[in-house]
Amino acid sequence: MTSYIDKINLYIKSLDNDTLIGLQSIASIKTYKKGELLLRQNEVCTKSYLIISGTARKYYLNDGKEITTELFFENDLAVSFDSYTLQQPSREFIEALTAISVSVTKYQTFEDAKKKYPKLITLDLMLAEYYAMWVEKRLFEFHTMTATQRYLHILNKSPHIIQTISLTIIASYLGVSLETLSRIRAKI
Amino acid sequence: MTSYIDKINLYIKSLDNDTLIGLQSIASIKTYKKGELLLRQNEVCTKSYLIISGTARKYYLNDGKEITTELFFENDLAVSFDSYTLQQPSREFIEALTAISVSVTKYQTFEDAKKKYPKLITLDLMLAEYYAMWVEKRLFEFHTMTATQRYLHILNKSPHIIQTISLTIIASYLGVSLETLSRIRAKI
DNA sequence: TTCATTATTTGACCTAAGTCAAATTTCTTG
DNA sequence: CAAGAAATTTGACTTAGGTCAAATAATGAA
Repeated sequence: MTSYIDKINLYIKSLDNDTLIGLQSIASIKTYKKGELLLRQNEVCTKSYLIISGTARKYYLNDGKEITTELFFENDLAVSFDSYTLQQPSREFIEALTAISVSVTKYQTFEDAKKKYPKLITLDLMLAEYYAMWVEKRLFEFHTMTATQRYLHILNKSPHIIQTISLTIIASYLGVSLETLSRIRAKI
Repeated sequence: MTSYIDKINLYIKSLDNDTLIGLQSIASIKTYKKGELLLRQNEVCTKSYLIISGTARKYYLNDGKEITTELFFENDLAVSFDSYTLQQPSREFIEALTAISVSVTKYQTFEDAKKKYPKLITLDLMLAEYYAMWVEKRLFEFHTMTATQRYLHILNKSPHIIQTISLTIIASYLGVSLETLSRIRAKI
């Protein structure tokens, strides 16, 4: 499934110049400071953010507790998927975890660009497919692995997460309490 | 989000005759008996199945136990998403829970049709978006609701599930043991 | 109908992970 | 550097839900 990213990148590279320039022309660079919110709960996610540098996360509040649903690193595309797709209020926040630089594209501008450059529809399709598979995998991992296994899995597959991100956030991303994560780490 | 199905149906209705006929011409009707498998683990999901009548489910085995990941009713599109998208072996099975009638379309034939009728790419995109949002919602429910809440939720939103499907399958769909589901029901 | 098979419920006990509270450790910032 | 704040760990206890086993109930084929 990781190789699907390669396929997407290949597809982007294969685009004609016209489409590529069209795609670039609708994006603009922005920076956010650590702690800044790119999207707030109840706001409509009207923009997508391609992370150029730094890290960010997506989270929501469940009776006062933050549940991190996704972590974003270089080259990741940060959006609240359903809010973006339906252009309806988001239940999620998007927050810069470090100072970040992003390439911002407005929803409506991208929709218009798809009409002008139909090859972008296929790109959009590939991105949606990738996200669907990613969420499916996450659900699968929650069903089949214990908290310890999920931690070890992340430690293996994405050591950069453990190194750069606070345990509070990692715990909420793993779906365990901070204390449980601490005990898992002590045990290993 | 349910309304997204309406949006998809509206889009289908808005298609030009040529595209519509193209779409129909690549599908064929098939029937399966109760208990028959439309897809087995380790097979590549090379077909999509639009349920015309009857019910089906998608599941995988986790150390000997069946975990139901999706239930299919009339008008649902049954595929193992990642296997279909990547054309790689599936970890999931698709099984007819009753006698069913389905409209079958081959992956490759649909891919070819997308080239000939580009509006089908947008349809494919909408279906992928819908599935991504559906999985996201499911993950969200697992994180924020107790087993009892999930049961009540299904009872509310999809009473037909409770009426037609065995508790063993419902339990595995809710992510609880059969015994726990039985106790939840006794309590209510 | 009846017997057997399958589905569901109930009981007793166990376990992973949560909660609340307090103790440490690690960062920050004046 | 020191003091306060934030992050992490540790302890004691609780709980939702799991497991294994046995008891009922429901279904279906002869």
